[in-house]
Amino acid sequence: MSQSSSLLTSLDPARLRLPEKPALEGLEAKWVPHWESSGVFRFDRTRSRADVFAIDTPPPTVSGSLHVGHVFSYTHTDVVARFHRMRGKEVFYPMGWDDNGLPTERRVQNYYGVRCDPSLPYVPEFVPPAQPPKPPLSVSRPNFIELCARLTTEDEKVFEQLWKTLGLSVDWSMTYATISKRSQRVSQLAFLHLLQRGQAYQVEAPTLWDIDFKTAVAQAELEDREMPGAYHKIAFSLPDAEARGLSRSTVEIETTRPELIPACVALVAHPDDVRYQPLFGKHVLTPLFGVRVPVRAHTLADPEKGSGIAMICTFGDTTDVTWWRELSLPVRAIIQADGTLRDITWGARGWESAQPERAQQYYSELKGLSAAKARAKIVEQLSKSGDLIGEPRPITHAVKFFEKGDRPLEIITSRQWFIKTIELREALIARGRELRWHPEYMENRFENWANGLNGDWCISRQRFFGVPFPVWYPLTPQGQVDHDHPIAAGDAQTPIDPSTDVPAGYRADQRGVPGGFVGDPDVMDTWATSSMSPQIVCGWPDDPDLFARTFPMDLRPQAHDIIRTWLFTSVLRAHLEHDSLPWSHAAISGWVLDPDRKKMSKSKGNVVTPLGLLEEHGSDGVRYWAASGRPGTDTAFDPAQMKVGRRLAIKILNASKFALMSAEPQGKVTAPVDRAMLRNLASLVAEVTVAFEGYDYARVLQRTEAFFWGFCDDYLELVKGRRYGEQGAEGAGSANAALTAALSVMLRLFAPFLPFVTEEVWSWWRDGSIHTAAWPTPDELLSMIGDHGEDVRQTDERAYTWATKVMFEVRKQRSEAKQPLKVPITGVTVKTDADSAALMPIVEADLRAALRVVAFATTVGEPREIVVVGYEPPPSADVRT
RNA sequence: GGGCGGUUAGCUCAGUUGGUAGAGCACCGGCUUUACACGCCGGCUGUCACAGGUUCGAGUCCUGUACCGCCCACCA
Repeated sequence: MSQSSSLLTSLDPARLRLPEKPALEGLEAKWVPHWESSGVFRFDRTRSRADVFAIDTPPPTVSGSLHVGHVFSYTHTDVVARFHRMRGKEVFYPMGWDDNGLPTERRVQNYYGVRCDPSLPYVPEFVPPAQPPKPPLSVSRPNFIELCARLTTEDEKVFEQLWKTLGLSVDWSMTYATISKRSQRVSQLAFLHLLQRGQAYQVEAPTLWDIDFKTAVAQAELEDREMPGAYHKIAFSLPDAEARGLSRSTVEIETTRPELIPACVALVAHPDDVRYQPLFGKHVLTPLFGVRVPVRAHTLADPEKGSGIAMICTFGDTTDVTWWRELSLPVRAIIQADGTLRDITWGARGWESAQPERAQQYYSELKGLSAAKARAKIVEQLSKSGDLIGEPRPITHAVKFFEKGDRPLEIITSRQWFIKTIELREALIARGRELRWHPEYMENRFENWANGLNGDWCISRQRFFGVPFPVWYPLTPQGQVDHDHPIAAGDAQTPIDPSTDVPAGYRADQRGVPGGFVGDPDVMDTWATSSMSPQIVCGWPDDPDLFARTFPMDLRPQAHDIIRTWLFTSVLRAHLEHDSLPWSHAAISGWVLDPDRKKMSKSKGNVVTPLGLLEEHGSDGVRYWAASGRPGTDTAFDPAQMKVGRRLAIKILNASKFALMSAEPQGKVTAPVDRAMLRNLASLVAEVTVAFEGYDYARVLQRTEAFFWGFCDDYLELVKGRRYGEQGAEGAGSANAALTAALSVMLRLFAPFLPFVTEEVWSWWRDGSIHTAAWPTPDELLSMIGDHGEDVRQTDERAYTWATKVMFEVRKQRSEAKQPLKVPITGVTVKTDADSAALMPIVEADLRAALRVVAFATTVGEPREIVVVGYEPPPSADVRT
């Protein structure tokens, strides 16, 4: 006998333990420790790759608290994990914490009242102040990193507790952190490989820059925000010599950033624009500063926009960078790393001016100001000088921000590390198509993003709490940093911190001295490490045995907002390092929306704490709500659905108690309605298994739930009397066997969604965890029914359907007659067609018991009707037809 | 400007190859029924966004439009 069929039949009365009054309360506290100690979710690493289902779980950012959106999407993954586990897969399901990066730095700064000052020496045994001091205390980089590690460890404990209470079937012995030594090693090693293969490079170039965090950021981390601004119409003058033969002496441009006039290097118009064609090759003088700049032609200039001719500055936006590069223009940068205007000596090389003293005078009022303040000042100056034409015209326009930043991005020239991405565009798009997306349409976002890439991936960040670049640079005898000859760490050396570790061939006392070395001061973009999460969890490269059993993984679950970051970069890294996809499937979760149909904000999400929800509705209730959200679909935050889920769980407790409580022995399934019910259940199993394989867990839950309520409302009522022995031992035996089998199957169908209540019920009558029991198959049900011909199957089915129809009609009439159920019905007359009438003998006894009908009188004829004759006592008048 | 998704009952949503519109919640009425009052039975509720088209037949397929949401691009 197979394992699965034994799941149906072995009901040992001596083993049975039914509670008096089953309840959901306390199930989380009971089962979480039990699962932990019994190791049901522990990964068995002796299983082969074909037997493993490996999940690349998103490591939540440890910089605050988990919110209801996390509960939502992590439940989806857990449901899928549990399905595959029950199907016999060894599920590889580690959890990670993303404690690396800016959010953690910010939280640590606020929590302890500290700031990182990399110039300070490490203080051993450092103890942070009890209260955050003002102004903040400066600490060394190693001390700062210690504080980050300390706080994230605390947060991670709280996170883990919540996940356990939610019932995630994670193997907690495999938890990782993105800032751990192992993650750093993987990250650095992968970087070194890129460097060795020439796929990572360093260059000094204009870079997207956040002036508050004072770091470079990547294209993927940008977002647009609508900001008020204004068009300023500004006149550039043509020197007399240049104006000769022209009908004009000035050129008017429009700009939203007049403070960048000192950084202007050219004007540009479309080559076909007849208005400006005469000017191409000529020069103009910038207002106030009198710098001679060329007028150039470029197809990116839009004749429709503004006056049709634009000022190119170094650098106002990414278009400026394009123009600057393609037109080979000089650099005249004025914005510093902190966003203020730097000091400039007008008249010096590169800053030649027709009137240097005048330029210096104007500029002296601008230097040191932020861009916004400088803008106000220069508008004043332009207005006075007469170079501003008319009033500024207010507009609202989209401005690029770092997604975590507070002020608009600037573009600043700096030395940064890049990973070559652009040249891989087509290969990556092919990878995106190779990946199985759930839902499929999410693939568009990947392709869309790949097609929109306009530069390689900048991975260096001028921050502290992150994975350092494993490189040093030689210092020349003159003490200059020689960036062109980086000294890479050896593979075996990783993880290293170049600020404390010493490169091969050097001594520690050569750090920072001429002829010595310095460490690369930067850390990697957090995505540069997160994109290696499959390699981190699968043991690359130190545990080749584990790696062979888990990689490429099966599933990446994640939300759609990080397709362009986490998903894209993970595909990129696996492509570069392993020439493969990192996983075969991507399951994309939607967001949780508040009742206003907006994305549930963190503030709102934190008002409703996940733990509070779990306590109020039970973990199963909350999971029910989450699992009803289809893949990729945004779902409303809806406590009413959690209540429904809770009710379902309670119903399962009570129905299970009923199904198991009979003292009658089980027999063979011989009653037609029993067979019909089991066949219907077998069809359900077939249907939902296919749905689950396609990641449509919401359908599985919905269809299973619908079947279960029908089972309770109709089938249980129909067989109640029979299973108590009213029709003899054979009928009772059939009902009991069918009830037990159906319960076993339904519990297993519900188990991925409602792990607590199903485990509880399972424990009443069975050994072992339901979560490692086999996923049901149609065959295990069909084989216990036995093989009957098509005619019998149809008769069974029609008998069951007919019985439910009669129940419905009689219940309706009883309800309309307002008769209590305890009052017996004296008789029911049934007039119907010959086929249905022939079914009455099969189901009549069950119906009499279920409906409390003394007798049915069945005739063949028209009109078809089912009529309650009367009730007793007291007898009442006939009720309508 | 390009792309993707959505629009079905008061609300949240199903509706698998085209075949008489569904569920839950809410609401109304009834019922203590030895699994469950955290329950049970019953009832009410629709121009399937709009306009065309294909078809014997369209919520479902095609074309277009409107609105909502998201992604990307543009940013002088």
